[in-house]
Amino acid sequence: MELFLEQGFDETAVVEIAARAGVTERTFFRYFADKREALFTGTPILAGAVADAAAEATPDSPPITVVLAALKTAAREVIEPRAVYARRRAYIIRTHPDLHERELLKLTQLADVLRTTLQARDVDEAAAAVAADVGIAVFSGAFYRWAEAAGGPDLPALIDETYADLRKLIC
Amino acid sequence: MELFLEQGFDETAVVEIAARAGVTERTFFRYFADKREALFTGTPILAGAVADAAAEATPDSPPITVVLAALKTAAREVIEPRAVYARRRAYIIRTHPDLHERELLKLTQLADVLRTTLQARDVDEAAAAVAADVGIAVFSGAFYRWAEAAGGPDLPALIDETYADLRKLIC
DNA sequence: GAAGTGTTGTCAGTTACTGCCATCACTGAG
DNA sequence: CTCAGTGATGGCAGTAACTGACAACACTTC
Repeated sequence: MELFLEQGFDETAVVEIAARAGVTERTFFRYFADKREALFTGTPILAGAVADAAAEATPDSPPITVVLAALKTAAREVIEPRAVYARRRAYIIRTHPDLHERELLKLTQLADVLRTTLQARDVDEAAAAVAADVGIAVFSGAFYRWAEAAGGPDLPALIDETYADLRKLIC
Repeated sequence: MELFLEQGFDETAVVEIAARAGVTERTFFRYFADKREALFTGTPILAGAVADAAAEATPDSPPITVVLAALKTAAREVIEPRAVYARRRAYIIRTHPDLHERELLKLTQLADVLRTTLQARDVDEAAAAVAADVGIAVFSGAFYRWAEAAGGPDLPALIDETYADLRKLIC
């Protein structure tokens, strides 16, 4: 992240990153599948938090409630505590199409985690898929607004707002 | 597409594609920004159809209606007529993470087109963003089901079904 | 017929990424 | 204490994606 912020993503070679970390290029690729992946080490942590929170939700709550609650919990526990880091990272990602692309993939993987968790809670497949997708759409919209405006509402609040917008639009 | 189907995406070098097209590798890269992009030449056509259909919708219809109608029109006009091609292409994309990634990017660009079109129709920014995102989520879910099951319902019908699922879940 | 314009080929170069093997620190069994 | 095994790293050679610069050529336009 230091190097990406200093000189941009394209302008920093993997050799440089490795050098600053005091290792070889070869070693870099043992830790990260590709150059972009270095910015996404936190994804499994977020996904884990989301899955845990969803699994522990009270039985029989509607799927969309489970999903949104899980995302808000994860936002509070893993994103907000690292707010500065998260915003810097979001800035880098937003300014480079390749990274944006990778983030989209990570978001769908997060949706997959949610879908699987819901199915384990006996939600039927179609409903689980829709709830997971809508949840992620709301989350990513909210996260975008949160990352833009430091000092504004916190992430869980923005998730609620975004979902309220959605309901207003559809119901 | 021929080569990708015959030997897989990773196993076909750009030189091979160029050779089969009777052209040089350098020329390939003058037409496509990268290797993956060769599978997405249709995107601007789809985006154009969606934008046109959305722009021509009757004034004052609710944004989500505009979005879904535009997507159904585009589906009928540009996807269904090339159903065989579309399903082959979807198969290739679905089986390779890098291509899946690129497709996600194209879908968000489609959402951007919709958002912009809605804003040009005086829909406010937040509503336009949510409507576009929901529309694309519904569309991509429906398209996935459509691509899987040849001989099933047509794409516009699946879009309606998927949206109905969503309403059932949220309202 | 000349000058301009657009497309292609050629070539050299960079960089992301991979496979293979050697080295070395660390650990646990004897 | 020693030695075999294990895991992390470095070194190296190789492939393939992508880029920039220039030359060649066809095609239009005046």
